[in-house]
Amino acid sequence: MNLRDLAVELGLSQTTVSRALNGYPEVSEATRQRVLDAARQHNYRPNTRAKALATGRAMAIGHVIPLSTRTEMVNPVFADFIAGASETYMRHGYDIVLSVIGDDQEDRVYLDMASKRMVDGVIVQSPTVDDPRIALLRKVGLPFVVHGRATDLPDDYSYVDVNNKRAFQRATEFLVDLGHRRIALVNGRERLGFAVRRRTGFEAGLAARGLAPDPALMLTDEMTEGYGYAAMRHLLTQEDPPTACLSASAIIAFGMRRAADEAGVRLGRDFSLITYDDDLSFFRNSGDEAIFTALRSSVRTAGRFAAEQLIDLIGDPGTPRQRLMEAELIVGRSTGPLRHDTRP
Amino acid sequence: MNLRDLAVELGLSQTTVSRALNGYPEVSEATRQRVLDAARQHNYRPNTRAKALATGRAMAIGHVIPLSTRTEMVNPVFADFIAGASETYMRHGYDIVLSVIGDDQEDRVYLDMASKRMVDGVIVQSPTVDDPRIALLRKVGLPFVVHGRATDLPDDYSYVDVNNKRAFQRATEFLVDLGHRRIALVNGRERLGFAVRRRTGFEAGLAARGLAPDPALMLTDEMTEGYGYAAMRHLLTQEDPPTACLSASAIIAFGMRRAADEAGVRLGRDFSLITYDDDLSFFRNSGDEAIFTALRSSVRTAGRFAAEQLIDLIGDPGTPRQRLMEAELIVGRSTGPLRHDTRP
DNA sequence: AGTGTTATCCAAAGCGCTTTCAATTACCGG
DNA sequence: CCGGTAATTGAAAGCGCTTTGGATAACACT
Repeated sequence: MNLRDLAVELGLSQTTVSRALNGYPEVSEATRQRVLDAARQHNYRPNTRAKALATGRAMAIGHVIPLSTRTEMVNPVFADFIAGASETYMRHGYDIVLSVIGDDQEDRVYLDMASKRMVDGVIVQSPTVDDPRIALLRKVGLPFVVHGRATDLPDDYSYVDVNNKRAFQRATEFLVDLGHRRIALVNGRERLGFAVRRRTGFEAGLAARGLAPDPALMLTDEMTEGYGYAAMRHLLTQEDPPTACLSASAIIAFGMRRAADEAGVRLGRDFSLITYDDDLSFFRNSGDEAIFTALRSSVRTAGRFAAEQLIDLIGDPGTPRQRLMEAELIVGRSTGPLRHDTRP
Repeated sequence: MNLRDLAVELGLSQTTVSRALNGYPEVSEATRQRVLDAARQHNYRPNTRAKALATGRAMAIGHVIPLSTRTEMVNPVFADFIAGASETYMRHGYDIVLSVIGDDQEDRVYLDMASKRMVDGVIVQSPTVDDPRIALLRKVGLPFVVHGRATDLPDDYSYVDVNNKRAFQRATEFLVDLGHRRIALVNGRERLGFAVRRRTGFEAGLAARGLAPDPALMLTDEMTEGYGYAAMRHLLTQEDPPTACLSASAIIAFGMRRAADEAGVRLGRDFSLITYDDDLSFFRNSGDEAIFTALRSSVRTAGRFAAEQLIDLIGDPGTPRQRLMEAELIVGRSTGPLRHDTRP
């Protein structure tokens, strides 16, 4: 059933039917009702492709989710981020076009999306410190919102980000105030903007309390459970091991906890751990008391904001839309004051 | 830059340019080269929408990822599944259209996709025991491949599934053979096909060894870390607690391990745990020796198979394509023989 | 020279929709 | 009862591509 069939069936022109369906004013209420009823009855939906071609708007947003070329891993935050964005898209009638692509070929995908005219805008995930996609997208004139920020580029594009620097600075100061002096950072890969900002915040927090960072306590890698495990083992076996640590994701923290358990180190008593927590749905850090003391910021909410900003931007591509979210510091069971007695 | 511009620039007709680009034979090699060069030089890509409209093929596959209405959770396996499928799509020039939708409205989305003609086929995720989508999709004539299977419907549709029954039966027998008699099952929600099959396998395993299932040891809920934790606590505090358990996902198993650690119960010694393991990239159950004894089957591979079958099916919608994968039983550190002495 | 054949190219229709421009009808005040 | 305005509807062009059904030129063969 297409528009013409429907028009014939109703004894009307395609023009009128189209107008009735799209809520244009120049059609009488009586006919509109008639059209609407017939459309519902026949379960008619306009052909997306034809509509897109005629209007010049694809009513679709592109999401590119990068696949780590090294570890073949897809970061689970994307699922929650898209779930958040999706609510907004749905309300506005947008679809999502997804590409999963090695993180070394993303540029190509964005160029493709732009020249194939298949989306009205895109979300850029996990920007690197000097992400080339930003300049690229601007050049081809495709509206975009970045989830996160680059660090070495001027902030004159649209983004949704968490104030990572502030969050990690606060958490670091919190640990120092508990008496800890040797504090480690188990970070994500530092070619990514957010990881750099977290390290900067960490260092700023130490500096604010008159401490200097120890490079031996600053680790960086892909954020997997296995990495957390390895990192914790590595930290615990140093000659002068840290007594506290900041982790860049709950998944890392879980790995660290596993290593701690194995070593007989109890979190919150023998070792303090604060983790960044994206509030992933299948991995809630909550309960009567949070498992981990954490910097929490919902990646799902970020998805919603990004989607809203992008749709806004598509409607009026003027000034960039920017939003910085603050992470909450949730005190849970994985932190405590420095103990001066020996380990059990 | 569109086809006409390109044609004008080359002094050729759109027809010829189109043919040259699409590899039709009735164009001379000389002109084809000329066209190809010009296209590359201008970074020309055919407009997807126009092409889709003209050919009647959208060159896109629909994936619907269900959002649990109860817990607002999106199962992280979807990310890996899509990553797997994506490789295949990419090779064949297909895009992915994604919908994230409450699991009570999925029917509507599929109907929409069908009538809006925006995809050439769809993947059906997480089928319930008598999933209505199967009949629906067949009715509207949209090619589909199911990831998993229903249980109460005839198996006459295309699917990719793991032999869940066999896997859980084997694992159960493995535990019994280690001496365990009271074995628990921490399952997913049993309105889902795979969960029912897993329970069936579990019961079959017990029966094969002359044991009867104890309903008090069979739990079912959404597969989150928190559920695993709660389930383990619940099991350990029973008057006659189980000595072993089967878990339906690695994420559940992690929650169970947390509860075990807290209770001073050591996995592999005091309590044996076998988990189903989707081999998620950010959560590898491996290392020198796997953390968990596990039934492993890569969800990513399943994604690849499903994509291949769907593309095949679109090309020739004849007999259903079906594929049953076997899960490996990997012996790791979370299982051991029943100990008859008291707990430490 | 006339007739097929083959290789190469093109004009135009059509995919299903929106939208411009024009036509028709109804209505109103003078 | 008429000119003018508003309300309602339609015909047709166009979005960017594919594809059908020729057209033209080149060539070989009788």
